[in-house]
Amino acid sequence: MTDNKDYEHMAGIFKALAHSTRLQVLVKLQEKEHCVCELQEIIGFDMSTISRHLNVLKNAGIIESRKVNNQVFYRLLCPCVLDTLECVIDMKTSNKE
Amino acid sequence: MTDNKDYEHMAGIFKALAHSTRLQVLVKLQEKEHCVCELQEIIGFDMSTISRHLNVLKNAGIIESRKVNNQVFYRLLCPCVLDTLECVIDMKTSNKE
DNA sequence: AGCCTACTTGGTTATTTGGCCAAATACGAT
DNA sequence: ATCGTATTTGGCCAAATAACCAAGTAGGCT
Repeated sequence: MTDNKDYEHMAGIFKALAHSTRLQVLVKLQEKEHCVCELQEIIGFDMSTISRHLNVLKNAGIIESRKVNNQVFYRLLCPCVLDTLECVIDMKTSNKE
Repeated sequence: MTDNKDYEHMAGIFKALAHSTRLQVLVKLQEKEHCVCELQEIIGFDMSTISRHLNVLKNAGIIESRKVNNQVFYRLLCPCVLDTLECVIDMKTSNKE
């Protein structure tokens, strides 16, 4: 819990969470797995952009992908991420503006 | 839970958490409040750097400051941030490498 | 007033991030 | 083999981040 490498690792996960588009993706994936083009339609940036965001989440170990024909479906690995979101929301309502 | 502004706000908080030095600061503040120079000694960057990190955490609503003479003490506002850390650590041990 | 300590802020620089478009890749169907 | 759809990757660019040093501010103390 105190090695500098641990801090780097934890920071890396928070970094992955630190973008509104990626949070939107995670909320979507909470419901069920989605392929890239579905997420792209919902969220609306270029597909390459969505793909890169998904890759960031995957590298952080937060989501996983499986290929079905020529589509790639992503699913949430750790529901705990969403508890984190709850925590953040509580933080907001209890302490701010 | 779905307004784009909400996502931005949540992402902002994660952004504040997304740096190893700031995580180190938070762990220190968990124990008790600290002034800038104490944190600087423990962590070891330039004091101006530490001060800026503290400001990021403060702007995100995660910590608070109070002035005592010519020192500024920072303290943790939301212990829930540390639950978040726990969550991240669990994520690490259960799903990765 | 002048000095010291604690802290913050301005300026500079190097690196990272996130967007787009275009090109490459993967795979099924014709 | 070629075509079409889905996805990833490379290149480019603008903006944000994080570090440093130096200069500014704030509050005792002599």
